[in-house]
Amino acid sequence: MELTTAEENYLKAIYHLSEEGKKSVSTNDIASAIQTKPASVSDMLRKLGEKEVIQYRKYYGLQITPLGMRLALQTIRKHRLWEVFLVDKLHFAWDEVHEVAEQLEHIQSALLIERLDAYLNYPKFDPHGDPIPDAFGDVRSRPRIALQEMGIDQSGQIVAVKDSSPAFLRYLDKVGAYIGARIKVLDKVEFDGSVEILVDQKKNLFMSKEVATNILVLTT
Amino acid sequence: MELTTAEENYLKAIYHLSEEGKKSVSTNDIASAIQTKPASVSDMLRKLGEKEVIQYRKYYGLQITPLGMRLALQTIRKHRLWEVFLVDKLHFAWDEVHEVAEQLEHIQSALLIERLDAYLNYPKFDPHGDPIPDAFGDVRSRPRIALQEMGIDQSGQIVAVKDSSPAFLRYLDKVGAYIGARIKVLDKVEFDGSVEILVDQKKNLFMSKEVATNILVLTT
DNA sequence: CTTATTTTTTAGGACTATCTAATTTAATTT
DNA sequence: AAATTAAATTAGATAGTCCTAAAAAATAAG
Repeated sequence: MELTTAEENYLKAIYHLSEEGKKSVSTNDIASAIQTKPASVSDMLRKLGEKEVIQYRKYYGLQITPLGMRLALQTIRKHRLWEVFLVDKLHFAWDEVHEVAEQLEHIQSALLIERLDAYLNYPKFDPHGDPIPDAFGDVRSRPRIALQEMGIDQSGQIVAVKDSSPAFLRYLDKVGAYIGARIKVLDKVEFDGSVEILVDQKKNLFMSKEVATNILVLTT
Repeated sequence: MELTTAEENYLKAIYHLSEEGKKSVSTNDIASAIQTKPASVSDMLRKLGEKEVIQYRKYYGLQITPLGMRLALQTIRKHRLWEVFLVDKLHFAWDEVHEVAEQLEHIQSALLIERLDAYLNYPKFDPHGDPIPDAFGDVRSRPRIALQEMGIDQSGQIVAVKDSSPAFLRYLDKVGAYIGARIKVLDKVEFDGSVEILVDQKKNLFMSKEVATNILVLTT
């Protein structure tokens, strides 16, 4: 079963939205995710339903089928492998790769992806720290540790907080350490347990031990 | 000015046909070159004429414009660079690359091609021995003659093939007549046009006229 | 030099993917 | 519960690419 480029893009968007939002994915969400109009999405959902990559009941909602999941992960695998190639081999900056990888992910050749994977040494994560599904669509999820427990020079992505009090979240928002931020530990102070981190490769930030203990990081 | 994937394919075919055939390129030639119907070609020629990449007068003929030439060479440059990548880095056999390169050549990113070129060490020829145009569309072509046209005792180096079908490339691979091989013509049979050659100073090889016509040699 | 054949183009249809505008269904408010 | 608002879908167009069948133009043959 083959999907067109457009169908792959819709399916990928649906997969990402269901991973994040947890609850059901709306037509409008998809439309804004892939920069199109809700009418176009409705059209496509009907088609994806017919191809049985999603289960779709109009006005109600949708759900990815196991087949759709497999295909979405295949595309995501290709996208992330190409990102590794662009950054590791062609020395792209990590914020320059997305657009090109969006095109490369649609190249159809199983052999190409196998060889690319081998050439890159079977990477497990892309340059943004996101996991690369294997050829069977299995994704290895990583253990998350407190920022406080990271070592100097270790990098990762903020994925959750232990303390979700408004005061704490307001603080995080203020200093720019939002969920999803890429961070790197620059220094740790033994005396008080405070840490100095680099956020999104541009902003230096000091954090007390109390704060660092409440931030969960996905290490890369 | 941007071309669609289909437009790029037509333009590339037109370029190749005008290089080879010398005389004017016919609608039917294009149709069989890209496996489509003459009616579709007529449609596309009108469009390419409007975009001014060819000069087109119906029932009369066509000619590539300087703009069309530049764009065709850009696509060919991309195709051949990707072929080098697939063979040199991903260890594809030289008869496995064409189909994938056909897809990769349409990826749009000037930066990508610059970086790829540098990564591959600015190659001047692709794995089939065909010259890679530079970023400005300049091609350094070497004077080449068909093996069939060489005289007895003449020596040279195989640099390219006219027919790059997988079947032909596999045959060459099997008999050891790869791109770069040094050869010498030992004998020619008038009757059927077949030739006997010495490959790399050690292996004797008989070739039919059909094969010898499709092998291009840089004579020394 | 007229007829037959081949080549090329046009006409009209199908399919994909998109849009705007109108309609239908669901959700929210009062 | 009815009215209002929001979300989703359908209807109808457009653009790109391809097709088959028919018509037109150019070429070849007698």
